[in-house]
Amino acid sequence: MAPRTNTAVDRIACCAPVRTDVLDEEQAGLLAQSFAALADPIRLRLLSFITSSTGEVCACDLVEPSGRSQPTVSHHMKILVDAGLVTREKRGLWVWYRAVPSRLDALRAVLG
Amino acid sequence: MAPRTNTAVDRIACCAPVRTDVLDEEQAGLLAQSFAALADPIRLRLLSFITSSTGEVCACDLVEPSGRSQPTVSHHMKILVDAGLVTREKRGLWVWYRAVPSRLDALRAVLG
DNA sequence: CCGTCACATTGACGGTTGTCGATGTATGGC
DNA sequence: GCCATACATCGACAACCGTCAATGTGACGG
Repeated sequence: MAPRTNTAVDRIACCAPVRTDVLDEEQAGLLAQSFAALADPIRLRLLSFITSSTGEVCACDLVEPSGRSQPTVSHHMKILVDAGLVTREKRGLWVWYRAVPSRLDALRAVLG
Repeated sequence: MAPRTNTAVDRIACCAPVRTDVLDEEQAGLLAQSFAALADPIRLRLLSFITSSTGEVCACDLVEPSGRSQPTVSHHMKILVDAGLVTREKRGLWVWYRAVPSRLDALRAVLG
């Protein structure tokens, strides 16, 4: 039931499409997944916490300032890591996180 | 039950916080809402469709290439408008959308 | 008016997400 | 070996999200 197909007449009546090309579905899916990782206030704060540090941050210093439980923080960090925005490194008992600037750059590029 | 408070001893044992400051909860909430608007492949394609056009795009030209129903597209466009990423203007029977570069700039700024 | 067109809103549905308590896993000290 | 610590995973729950068919709204044109 497409109400309007793109006949020449219709286009004159309404719009001039001008489609220089657009994100394909695959790109859009990947990018959407990355943006979804940023679509939560807690994750934004966790990431900001890491990017505003010098280099790396220990997981043990993320729980208390985030105001969430340890499993919840672990869950959110996994989402950031899976999105490629952050790396995870275990050293001894502790886990250290680092931002991945190249991935943040990639997202910035899409917005401009 | 915070397992580790930030005593000096603990910090030596584990981490060196270095908290130059971080997003507050209010900022994080607003930004998260904006990123959430980008966290869907269809909305990314709709936005890309608008930004890659010259100026404005008619709603009637968004339904068919998105592959979704008219109500679904209307729903997604409302989310983009509510997030401030796009403006909506009704002229006669048709609705025209425009990107809001300043908002996109603001999001870019957070990522870098 | 009355019909038609472009778009918005509603209602309902299955699927996903954020959250926490409980439990599992791996590391290091004794 | 055994225990404590740091973090991950599981299970369950409510809340939210994307989707479409059906219906509503408001703007023309005759």
